[in-house]
Amino acid sequence: MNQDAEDVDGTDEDAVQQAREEVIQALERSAEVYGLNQSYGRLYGILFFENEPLSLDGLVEESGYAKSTVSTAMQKMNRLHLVHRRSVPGEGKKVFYEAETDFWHVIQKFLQHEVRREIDVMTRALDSAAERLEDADGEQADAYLERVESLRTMYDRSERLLGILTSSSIERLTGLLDRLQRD
Amino acid sequence: MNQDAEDVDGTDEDAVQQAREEVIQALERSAEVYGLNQSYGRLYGILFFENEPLSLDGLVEESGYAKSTVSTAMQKMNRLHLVHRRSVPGEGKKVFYEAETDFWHVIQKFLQHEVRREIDVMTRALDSAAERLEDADGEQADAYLERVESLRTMYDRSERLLGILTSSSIERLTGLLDRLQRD
DNA sequence: CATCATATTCGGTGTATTCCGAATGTTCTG
DNA sequence: CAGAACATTCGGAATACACCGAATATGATG
Repeated sequence: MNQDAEDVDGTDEDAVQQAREEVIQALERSAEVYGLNQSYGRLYGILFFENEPLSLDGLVEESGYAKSTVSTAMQKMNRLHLVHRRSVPGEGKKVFYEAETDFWHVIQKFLQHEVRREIDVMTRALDSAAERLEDADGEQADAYLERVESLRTMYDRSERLLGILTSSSIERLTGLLDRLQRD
Repeated sequence: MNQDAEDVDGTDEDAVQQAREEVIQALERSAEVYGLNQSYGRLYGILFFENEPLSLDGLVEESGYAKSTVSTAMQKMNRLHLVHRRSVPGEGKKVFYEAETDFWHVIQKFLQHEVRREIDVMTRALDSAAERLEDADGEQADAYLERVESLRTMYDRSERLLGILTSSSIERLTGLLDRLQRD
């Protein structure tokens, strides 16, 4: 195929955008695996391929979603630490977003916020339930107490594990786990 | 407070059921944290406090949900390895369920099915995109390729980590991580 | 402090999900 | 193989959610 420079550029441009779209679609699917909306995957993907922070209007333009949709989606992704808000000097109050590319960091934040809270709530419930059951008599009470305590033990372990996971870099962890595997 | 045996029994029974209900409600909340429906938390909780496998009708009776609701919920929880189906000898084809109490096992199964598939799909997309981008020219193509490769690197690391996590018992992992922390 | 640019929130609409009761399958048993 | 005892699937109603466009709030700037 002989094509002049102009034609080649056009073809390449298509291929480049197709490659980008392919990855973005995979990200849409991944988002759903982890219980997030498809649209989050796309918005994240758009940011991922951008080399500078992108404004809300930029995201609206590239995604085709309404501004209100993008605004709320970015708020939620920001809470999940999947994206960061940045202010750009000289651009007034305009907000810019960039993608967090370190997924381990995202997971750590999820662990130390959502999971931590879940563990706290459950732990309080288990303590309270155990107290009631200790005061009560009967085999039912004993049987329930045993279960509650075993769950309590499990949550205690989880809590310790959580502490370790949220305070170690991924390099340290993978290094350690590699050693583990070789044992 | 002087109460005779009858009264004390009644009060204890109340307290015992209240303790159980308290934990079940915490489980309902936990289910929602991890993107599952409240009803799953309750059904799981009912099983958790049962000392023998419980039939579908038993779950219907204890939960108050319709049988169809319980049936589909249990199928889904079974897929997630949160509960197990058991057949009880002499009970014909009746299905019985019991709760899986080892949460690490549940997580491992999730990793080796859902996450593994997610990684595979993404990896294929990244390979295909990289191929297209290598064939193309221009700074856009170069910039995109760099991002695609970095994501690819991240997924490669995740894949190795996944292999380690899905093949180690929680005891081994916590033991190792405890050592890590002391370093 | 008024105006402009921008982000957020609100109310409505269409779509997906949850749950129900009824209908249908499926498997064991006489 | 007929019927009983189940589980599963189906269709529909109520509810929750995503998305939109319009209205409102917030912050920057002259």
